[in-house]
Amino acid sequence: MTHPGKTKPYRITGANSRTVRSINRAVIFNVIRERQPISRAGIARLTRLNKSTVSSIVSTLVSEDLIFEKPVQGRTPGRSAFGRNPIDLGLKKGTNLVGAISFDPTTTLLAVVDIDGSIVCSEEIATDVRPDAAFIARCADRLVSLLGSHGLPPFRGIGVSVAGAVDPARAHVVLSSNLGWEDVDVGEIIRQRCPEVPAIAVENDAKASAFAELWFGKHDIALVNFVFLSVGRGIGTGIVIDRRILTGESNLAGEFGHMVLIEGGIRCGCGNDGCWEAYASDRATVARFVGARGEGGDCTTIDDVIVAARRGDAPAIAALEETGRYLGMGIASIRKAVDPGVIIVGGRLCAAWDLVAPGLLGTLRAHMFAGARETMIVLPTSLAVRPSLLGAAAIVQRKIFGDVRVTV
Amino acid sequence: MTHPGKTKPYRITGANSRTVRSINRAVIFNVIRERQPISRAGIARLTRLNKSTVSSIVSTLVSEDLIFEKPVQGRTPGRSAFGRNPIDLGLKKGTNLVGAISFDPTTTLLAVVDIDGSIVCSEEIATDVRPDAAFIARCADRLVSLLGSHGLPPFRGIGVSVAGAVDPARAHVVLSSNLGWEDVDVGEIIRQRCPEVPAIAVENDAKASAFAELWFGKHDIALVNFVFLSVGRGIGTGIVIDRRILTGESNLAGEFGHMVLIEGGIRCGCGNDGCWEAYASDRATVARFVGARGEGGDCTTIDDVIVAARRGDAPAIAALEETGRYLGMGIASIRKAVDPGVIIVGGRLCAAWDLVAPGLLGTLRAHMFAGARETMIVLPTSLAVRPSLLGAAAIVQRKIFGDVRVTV
DNA sequence: ATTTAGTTGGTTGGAGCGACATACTATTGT
DNA sequence: ACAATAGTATGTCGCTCCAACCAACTAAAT
Repeated sequence: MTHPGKTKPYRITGANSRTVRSINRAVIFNVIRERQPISRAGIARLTRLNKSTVSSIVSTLVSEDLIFEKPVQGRTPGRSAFGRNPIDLGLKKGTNLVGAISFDPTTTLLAVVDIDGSIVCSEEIATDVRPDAAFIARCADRLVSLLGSHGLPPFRGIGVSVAGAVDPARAHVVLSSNLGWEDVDVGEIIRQRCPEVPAIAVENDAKASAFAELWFGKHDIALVNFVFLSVGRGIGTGIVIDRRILTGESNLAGEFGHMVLIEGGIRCGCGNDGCWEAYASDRATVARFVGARGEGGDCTTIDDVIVAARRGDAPAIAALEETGRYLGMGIASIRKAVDPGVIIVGGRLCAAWDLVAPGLLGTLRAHMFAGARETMIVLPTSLAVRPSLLGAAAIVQRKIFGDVRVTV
Repeated sequence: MTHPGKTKPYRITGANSRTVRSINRAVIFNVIRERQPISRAGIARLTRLNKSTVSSIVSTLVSEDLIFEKPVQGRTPGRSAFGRNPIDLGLKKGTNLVGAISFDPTTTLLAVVDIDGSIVCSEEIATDVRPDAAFIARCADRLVSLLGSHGLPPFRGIGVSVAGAVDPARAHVVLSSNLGWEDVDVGEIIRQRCPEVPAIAVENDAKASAFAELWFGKHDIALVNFVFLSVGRGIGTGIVIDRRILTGESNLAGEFGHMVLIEGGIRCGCGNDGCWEAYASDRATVARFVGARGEGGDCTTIDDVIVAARRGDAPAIAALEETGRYLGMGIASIRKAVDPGVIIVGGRLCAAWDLVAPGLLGTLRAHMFAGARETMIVLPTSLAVRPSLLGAAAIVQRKIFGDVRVTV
């Protein structure tokens, strides 16, 4: 593990005028996504790009059917009383659909997703991963038939999210202990099933969710450096730095769930002891609830615990509060590690945010530096559906609509 | 801590032809730094930039006295036997000097550093931070007089590194518990003392060290994603992602030293319990050694422990081995967090690397994922002098010779 | 020794692209 | 009429890229 071995080859790339174009195109597209409706003039003000540059790029985006124009009629409060009315720009819906698949040990979600992250139609099927290739192919088929039954235009791409280690470059699931997958060529299976779909992307669920939050989330704060914390059967995190997902050298960045929280603690499914997710995942919460309550009852999911807590069941409330405290402990470590401005928590647990948050924030505060000026905002997800489903859509959209990578 | 509060304002910036030039300039300058001597043709092959582009940028670098040309005379093994001889390019020494200051609780190092990271001359003074401003000013004066006494050209800039929370944008030390500083305007003090120096940069010691390793380190592997682990009185880490330092939202990324290693464990100087640095810092090692050996002896520094270990003293060896194991535990968390390709360890402890490494690597292996494909390389620093001193030089060089920042 | 071919390094001039500044038209309200 | 704002058209500038060219060197043939 020490001397021998190599790091990933480092591809040095210079920039040229096409680089500039793709950067500015991405900047403008992002601004439209986040601030729509917005006029050309508004974009120019915001980005400090020249009006003519904005016009030029906007016209290509319009010709590519990515955005639409809508002249403003009346006067809106924010604007001056004088002058020509702007032409508002917004994402053009209906013509650029992607398919999204979110695999999960119990239910797999399929959806047709529009360019703004809105769900056109969706389907939920019970996960049945034996054999894996057949199930993946079946999901692809259902997705395509979903298009047909609603009379929709063909997919621009299909995105997939899975809990576990994923290699996005190869659209390949390296290891998903949740699903029992090892070295499954998800991308290839879908490509064979849907040869007419031009783009396929696969990503880890938490990383994809983080990206969905960045693109489709509704927040009144700017998301630039943040961490998406996905609490479910396990705990996954997606780290976003300067609006880019942190992949790490082996695509394993953000495996905070298997960070040791308590040395020599509870045995985790990964084989080690004391992992964070052995204390704060939904399974841990359920186990704590069942343990405290003694046997009896048929509580098996986090939803059951939340329902019980809402009924006023003391052990259920205690279990959730305890989970909050464990979450706070782990989040404290995340803050020390990457100092994000925001932590966004996703998962069914968010339905009991009022019960979880106090313990979480209290523990977090207790783990602050003594004279700390740290500020960090902790929020539940703003996404209405399962974040990893929207994440699957977002990562393939990024692939289609222009990803920019600049190496210095 | 939840809803109220704001994240840092996000400055959207487009790109233009100057952006392209600065990117390519940085790419070429980096290639020369890392691969010197190298010819124009070699750079073009490596970067895939056009020969004429390379020529153009190289000529500006030459005219700015940053690099020099030296025609190759004989035939070198690697090259073909035919063809015109190349003109080798390399960093031009002697004309672009920077001053570097590395503050430390016991000894502060001052140095005149050349463009390639070589130390022209240096001085070591006992740290005496009461009052802080006077000491900083004295350091600046000594640095300048160092120039004069050696008949050297004026500084292009002065860089400073300090353990603690630093705001590089304001060249401001927010909090350094080691030195007992709080809100010290280091940059301003030096600027007033040396008004003729055009650039001043201040950075956290571990982050600066990481940067020094990136620019001046000699490794046979490519450093792109790595973490510099600075073990001293405390533990600091500098995270580098895609060759950029990860600063975090409040410049506090990489505070792994205050990550909780053992819940409810040893009290740390930061006020919390069980921090990693309470177990693996030099102070912790010394304390463990003194505790195991009983009183008597005057061991107060890590050097004493290492000397004792070299004499064959069993408690000293045990203390160092134990430190290695604790280091491994923390490094395991770093890997889970950001998945770096390489971890580089700096500090006096490296002198006992043979004693520390086995426990470190063993613990690290024990904390791997079960079916893991993770590869991570752990190495002691390749820098001959205190990394944070070279880091101070590197960060101000980055400021002078062109930092590129592209926001998408 | 001289010539010629072959190979590689580096430079030059022009084409093309893209952002930018400026001047222009269009549209609105007073 | 005038002021203010939105959007477009045109010319300039900076940069990379391409292709041709010059420069320097080796090897082999004459």
